Amino acid sequence: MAVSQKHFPKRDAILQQLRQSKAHPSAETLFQLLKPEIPDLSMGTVYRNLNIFRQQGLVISVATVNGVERFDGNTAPHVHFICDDCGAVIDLESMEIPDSLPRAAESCMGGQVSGCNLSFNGKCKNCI
Amino acid sequence: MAVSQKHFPKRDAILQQLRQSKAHPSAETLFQLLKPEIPDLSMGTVYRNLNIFRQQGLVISVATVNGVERFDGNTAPHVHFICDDCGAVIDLESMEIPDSLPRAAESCMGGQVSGCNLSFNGKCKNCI
DNA sequence: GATGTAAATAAGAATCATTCGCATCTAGAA
DNA sequence: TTCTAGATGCGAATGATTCTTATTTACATC
Repeated sequence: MAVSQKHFPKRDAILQQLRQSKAHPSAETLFQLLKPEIPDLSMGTVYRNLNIFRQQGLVISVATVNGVERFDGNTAPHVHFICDDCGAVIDLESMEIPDSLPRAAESCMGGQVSGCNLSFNGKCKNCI
Repeated sequence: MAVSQKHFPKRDAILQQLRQSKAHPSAETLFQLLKPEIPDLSMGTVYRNLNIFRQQGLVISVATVNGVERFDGNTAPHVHFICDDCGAVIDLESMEIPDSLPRAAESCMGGQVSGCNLSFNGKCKNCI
């Protein structure tokens, strides 16, 4: 029940929209997607709640593409491809991140590793 | 000769400073580092030349930390650690990125992979 | 049902990084 | 010398994100 309560309808809608989306939307994109459903939604609410989600570990920041931060509701470590042309952020679902990597990193730099980000960039199928 | 010519003294200084630095500086940090040496340097020149370097593949953008882009003069693929507390960006020099990864990614999404970014985040030694 | 409190929100102002526009300067070619 | 292309400084413009403030909402207590 921690995630969804009746009386944060906007907060819940933002998280739900983010989880539904495969496109790793920006704050602005989320806002546009939700606007029809929630006409009185404001950008401040989107940003504020994204920061809350990030803090709670419900959401990760995947990348910032052309100066715009992109979010992902799938917090399991997974691999991304970012198209330099069109800015698409795509999951590479069939690629795995070996569990050994974070542990190796930790022993390498002597701190606490809490997250791992593996991404490729180049041109996507549509932009070649 | 492509890289260093006598008469782009500021451009050359920016690239040299970036290559010397292990700290993955931001545009602002580069500006501050170079200011004593080049009192009439301007931020516009730093940004302009960083974009030129990036276009020429002389420099990569490692990450954006707290909304600020961080650069690296080492364009060979290598692994980074980003401290969530202090924002430090650290090379994990002893970790390797297997050559197989970019090729696997390419065959996975059917585009052209030109770059690869593997980074970890968490707390660095000093911030634990 | 009335009231208090704490958190959520909308709206817009403010901030900060980055880019742009333009006038000036400089190196080298003609 | 004169001309041209490109580099630069400066300040304004832009755009993403955060902050401020007044308002609203949900719930607890009376």
